[in-house]
Formats: sequence, C-alpha cells, structure tokens
Amino acid sequence: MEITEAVEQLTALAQESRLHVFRTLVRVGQEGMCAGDLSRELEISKPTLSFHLKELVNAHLLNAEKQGRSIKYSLKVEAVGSLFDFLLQDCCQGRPELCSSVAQKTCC
Amino acid sequence: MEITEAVEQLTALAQESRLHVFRTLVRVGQEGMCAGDLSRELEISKPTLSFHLKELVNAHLLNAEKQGRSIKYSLKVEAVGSLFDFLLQDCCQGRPELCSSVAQKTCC
DNA sequence: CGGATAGTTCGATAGTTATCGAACTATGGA
DNA sequence: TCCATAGTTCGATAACTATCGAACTATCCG
Repeated sequence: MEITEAVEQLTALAQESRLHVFRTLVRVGQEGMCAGDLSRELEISKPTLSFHLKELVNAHLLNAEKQGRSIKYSLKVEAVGSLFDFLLQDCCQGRPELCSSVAQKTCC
Repeated sequence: MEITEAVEQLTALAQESRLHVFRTLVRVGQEGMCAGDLSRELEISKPTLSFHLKELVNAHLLNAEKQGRSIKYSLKVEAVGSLFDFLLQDCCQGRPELCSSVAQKTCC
C-alpha cells in the first residue's frame, strides 16, 4: 500500500459525519445501507451526505451498489484490513514480547 | 471513546508527514526517537516537524519525554489500540462467520 | 404521461490546514 | 561566560474542506 492511499483513507475517516457513516456500516455488516436510510438515521442532509459518501467511495473504503433507484453502501472490508496492516507495519521490530497486550492482537 | 477524540486522532494521522512519523515510531518501538533524528531521517524542516509532532501529541497518539535538550517521542500504544477498537466496534453483529478473513484478526 | 422519491451537482462562503523563514527560548559543553 | 545545538513560536499565505439551498437527473409507480 502506498502512503498516499493511506492518507486518503485516513482523511476520509477523519471527519465526524463520515466516521458515523463508517461505524454504522461496520455495525450493519455486508447487508449495507442505502443513502436515504443513512441520511435519516444519522440526520445528515442529503446533499451533505452525498458529498461524504463520495469521499468514502473515492477512498475505496465503501462499495456502492445501485439497487433500483437507491444505492446500497457497504464496507469494503479488505480495504480496512489493508489500512490497519499498513499502519502497524513492522511494529515493535517483530518482537511480540515488546508489545502491550492491546497492540498484540493487531500487530504481532 | 468519544467520536470527537477518534476524529482528532484520525485527523492527526491523515497527513503524509505525520503518517511517516507515526509509522517510523511504530517501527522503532518503545525506544522512541527524538525530534532532531526524525527531522533528519524524514527530511522535514524543524519548524514543520515541530508543528506536526505537536498535533500528534495533542491527539494523544505520541508520548513526549524530555531528555537533556532533546525530546524523545514514542508511540502511545494503548491509544492506538483504543482507536482501532473504536473503528471496528460491533463489527459484523459479532458474527465472525460473516467477516472476511482480513477483518477477523482485528474485529471478531 | 405525470407525480413522487432517490441522489447528485453547482456555486458561494466560512473555516481550517500546511508550509516557510525569522526570531525566539532553553540546555549543555568548552 | 560564550557558543552551538535542540526545539518552539510567530505571522503570512496559499490551498483545501464542509456546509447549505436550489436546481438538476434518474427511476419507479399509478
């Protein structure tokens, strides 16, 4: 993974409305949710949500699938995994005994 | 964890120079590194690096420890763990069988 | 066809961010 | 004490971001 791609993905996540969207889609899983339901549930106006969803899709963090006149958004799970791996790459010189217990489950 | 804190931490990571700093400190582990060495290694001017280090410290992602006339920066591992947990909270309705293999190691 | 619903695009605006050089403070060594 | 080194602060500036309402496109249904 390129650092610029990671920055794009982190930028996409570093905004309250988008982080709400992301965590909502983490919660609902592969089912996903359409834009209108997200707009209602998160109380974000349609144009603003549309803007934010585009950011998340452009960052390849979400899948967008057209269903009739709705668009179903869902988490791109592999992308999230790659991002996390990139953030913790070469953690602790590969020596798990140096890691705290919190980090161990993700890096060592 | 509050969403505003997560946004602050993601904002801190969502910048190329700061992400370089972060990943460097992930790599070196608890040893940490002082600002001057980071400035040299990453080729970031001192004022600019100082600005970015402050951002990372303010976001509670780094520890800063004064050592003589240097300051040693190191990763705040627990904070990183909390952030990751927050991002993947309630992933996949707690049903690992719905998770892709990539996500499994971090969420389910 | 005509109306309603789902989303997007546009233009304007206010706020935030990254960067730089110059000047500053603080510590340590000769 | 004096000098060099380590790091921060300041002010200016250019670039980017989030938000809104209004207008738009596209799809579905009766």
